[in-house]
Amino acid sequence: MSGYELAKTFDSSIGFFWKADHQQIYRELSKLRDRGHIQGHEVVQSGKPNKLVYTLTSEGRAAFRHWAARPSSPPMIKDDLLVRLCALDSVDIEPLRADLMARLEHHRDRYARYERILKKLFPDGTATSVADTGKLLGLRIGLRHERTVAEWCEEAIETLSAISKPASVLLLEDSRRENNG
Amino acid sequence: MSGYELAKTFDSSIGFFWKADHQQIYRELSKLRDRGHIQGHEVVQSGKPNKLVYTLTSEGRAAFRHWAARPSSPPMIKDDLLVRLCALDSVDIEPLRADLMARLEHHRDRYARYERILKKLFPDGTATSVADTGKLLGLRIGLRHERTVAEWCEEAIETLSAISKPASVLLLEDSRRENNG
DNA sequence: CTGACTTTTTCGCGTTACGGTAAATAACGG
DNA sequence: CCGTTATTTACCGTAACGCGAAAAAGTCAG
Repeated sequence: MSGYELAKTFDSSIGFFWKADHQQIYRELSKLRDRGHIQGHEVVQSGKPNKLVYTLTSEGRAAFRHWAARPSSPPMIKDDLLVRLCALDSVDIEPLRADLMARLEHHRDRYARYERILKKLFPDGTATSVADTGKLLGLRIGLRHERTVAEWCEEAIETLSAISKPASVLLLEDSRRENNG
Repeated sequence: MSGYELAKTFDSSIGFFWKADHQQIYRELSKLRDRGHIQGHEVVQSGKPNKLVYTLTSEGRAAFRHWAARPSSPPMIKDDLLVRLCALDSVDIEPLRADLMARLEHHRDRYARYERILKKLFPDGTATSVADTGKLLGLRIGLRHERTVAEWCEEAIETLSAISKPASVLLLEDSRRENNG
């Protein structure tokens, strides 16, 4: 692909777990070219300026295999939310609750998107090729993750709601429960 | 706290979702001091060199509240593993499988640690103060996350095992299943 | 032909967050 | 004096990225 094409298709492919604007992509392409991992070929176009289509070299493919074979450690989850929870008593609850509700929506949305992709690519839930197996596994952890975090968001929102209610409301609810139960 | 104390206690507190060595901590402390968010007071010690204990200023506390009230977006999960799964057919399976097994152990370990902390801090599973509520919620998402990822690791390892087995083994297992079932 | 717009690529500046190595203090014990 | 611990600082570098712009090449409407 050319840098321009990569920049356009990035968000809808690996964009789920990696962001890069066009400049970053061009920068990385230059680096890879300098290291001999990819090679650029100018492709003439009619009606548009020519483009520089990059292809993997054999060295590049080998380097990738080598990179992929090296042990990795799980990434840190650097989430502002966790910091705010650590210091919950020094924080305004309402904006935090709003944030959690936005996140809940976000994770539900992502879950739905992954489910749609899953049903489209793997209608019967199984992969046939090796490449598909990898994508299926990626989808599965995505689905699991979004579901988990969404569930936690619901729990957290409920918990925070209880905090932000004044004691009088809690008393009211208590007496109601007594009357009804 | 002083920078030295922070560096010592960092790993066992926020260290679960943030890493920082002593230099990084000193650097950040300097920045915060320059911005007036914290103030350093020299504390004389006997038997040791004096230390610079930093305390939050009222501006610092206000800045934190302000920061904590601003909407945040969920962090990206930049995980090498996902890249390798995306290109599973260009990757050696065995080291990947080994990596997954290491991860499985890591996440099980973390799960156990969180569980131990939970039982120690919240024996009955409920928090009394607002500060505790935040920590409990943090523990809960940690537990959920580790369990989810560990389960996924098991699934992925099994899936990859099926791939790396030659077809003859699969045939053998098929015929065994037929004879036994 | 000019001006606006798309496609494709590049440049130059800055920042944040880090890692590495070491050194400067200060106090202690032997 | 030397080695060790505690405490802080200095200096060097890097990877990854954002910002804002602009160059170059082509299209099309007015």
